[in-house]
Amino acid sequence: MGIAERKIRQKEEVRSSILRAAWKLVVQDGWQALSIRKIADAIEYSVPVIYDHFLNKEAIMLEFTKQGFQQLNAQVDKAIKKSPQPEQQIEAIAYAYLKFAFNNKEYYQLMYGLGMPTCETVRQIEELHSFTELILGPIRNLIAESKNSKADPFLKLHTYWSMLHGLISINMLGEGFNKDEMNEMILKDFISGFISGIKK
Amino acid sequence: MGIAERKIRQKEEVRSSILRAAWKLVVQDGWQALSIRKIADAIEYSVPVIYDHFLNKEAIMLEFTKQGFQQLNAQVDKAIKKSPQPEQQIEAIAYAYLKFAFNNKEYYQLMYGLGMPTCETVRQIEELHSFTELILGPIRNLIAESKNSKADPFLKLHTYWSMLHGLISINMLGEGFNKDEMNEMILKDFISGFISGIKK
DNA sequence: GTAAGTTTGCTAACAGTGTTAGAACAGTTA
DNA sequence: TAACTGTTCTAACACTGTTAGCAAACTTAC
Repeated sequence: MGIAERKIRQKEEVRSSILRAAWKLVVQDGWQALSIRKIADAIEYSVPVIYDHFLNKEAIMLEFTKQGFQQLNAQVDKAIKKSPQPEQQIEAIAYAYLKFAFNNKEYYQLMYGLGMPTCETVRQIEELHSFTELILGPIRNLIAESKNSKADPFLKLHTYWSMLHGLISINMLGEGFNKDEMNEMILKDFISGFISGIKK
Repeated sequence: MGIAERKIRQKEEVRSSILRAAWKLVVQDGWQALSIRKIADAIEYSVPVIYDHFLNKEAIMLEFTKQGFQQLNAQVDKAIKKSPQPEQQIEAIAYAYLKFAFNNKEYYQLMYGLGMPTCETVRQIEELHSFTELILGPIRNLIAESKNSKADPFLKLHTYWSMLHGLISINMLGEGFNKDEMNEMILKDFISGFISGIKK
């Protein structure tokens, strides 16, 4: 008898409607604003029904995190398959990765736990300005010293900052590993590449 | 009459005791666990008193964000002053920046809005594994092709990943700027540097 | 020294959050 | 029809940020 099957189908329907409703809310108002009650309202069920399908709110988010990585993987994979040469593959991956991040901000923020202070907040911190000025100094000087003096200091600042922040963020993500020497090496790599990129 | 002065002093004392208590709670249990009521308990005042000193919870966090950038700036400044050569300055800044981030995790997380999924969460995502494997492929191949084949693929992966994630994070921080061409250039810089670093 | 005014701090509430116990109802089976 | 199983709800608990309104204490003026 198909009763059991129908029940499973119905349950599956509710489950996916939860995810659909949650995603809609996230796209509308961001992760911070997502709540179980809002999801329940949207799917026209009472709150405890959601807990029949997911252990807790975190489990719902975890589901999306996995979805995000699956999509990212698919796009990176596609990029790799466009060429057999590793050099071109690496370039293509980078573009695919960036494209994914900017086209799927919600996913990317969840995947990497980016809480994202608002523009408002950022603008209130004048120390951030002095920070960028601080680092711009040496960069400007290095550019002035070099023959290839057409480099843009502001661009170089962003490159430098991205390097450092990326290294730290990725590290904090999977903390527990013993990576001190590795960080040291990566940093050396970064810096020497950065400096020689300016000196040319 | 010193009455007004005493009152100002007392008010200042309460204000700084709020910040002290808040910081203690953050170090103990992380940003997520910080609450106005816990602060009120710790300073042995009722909740509304806190709102006499700060507009809201965000204002307290903003205070710490500023503190964080002030400390970072101070340490970067110190690093710069150790040498007059831009090259060495840039290197010293990088080390100072990293040192600050790892020695002041709480500050850094707040400053860059890092929500930080727990290790637990990260380990549950097997897609992350396949993601790293995906990218390791081309990197391994490029290393194999190159003469300088003693490069560590895992290290190179981390370098690559940090580059990309850093670029994205810094971008998402101050969104609103029109930086598409800049990102393009930074990325080109990164990739060419990365590849030639492996090919050597 | 008493009366008026100001400041300070409190209780108690509002509106929201995640989560769960327990009752009520429906659908299925014997 | 009666018993059982599973689904779904109401209502609560323990939190969260935030604020209105009252009461007590302290300061000032008469």
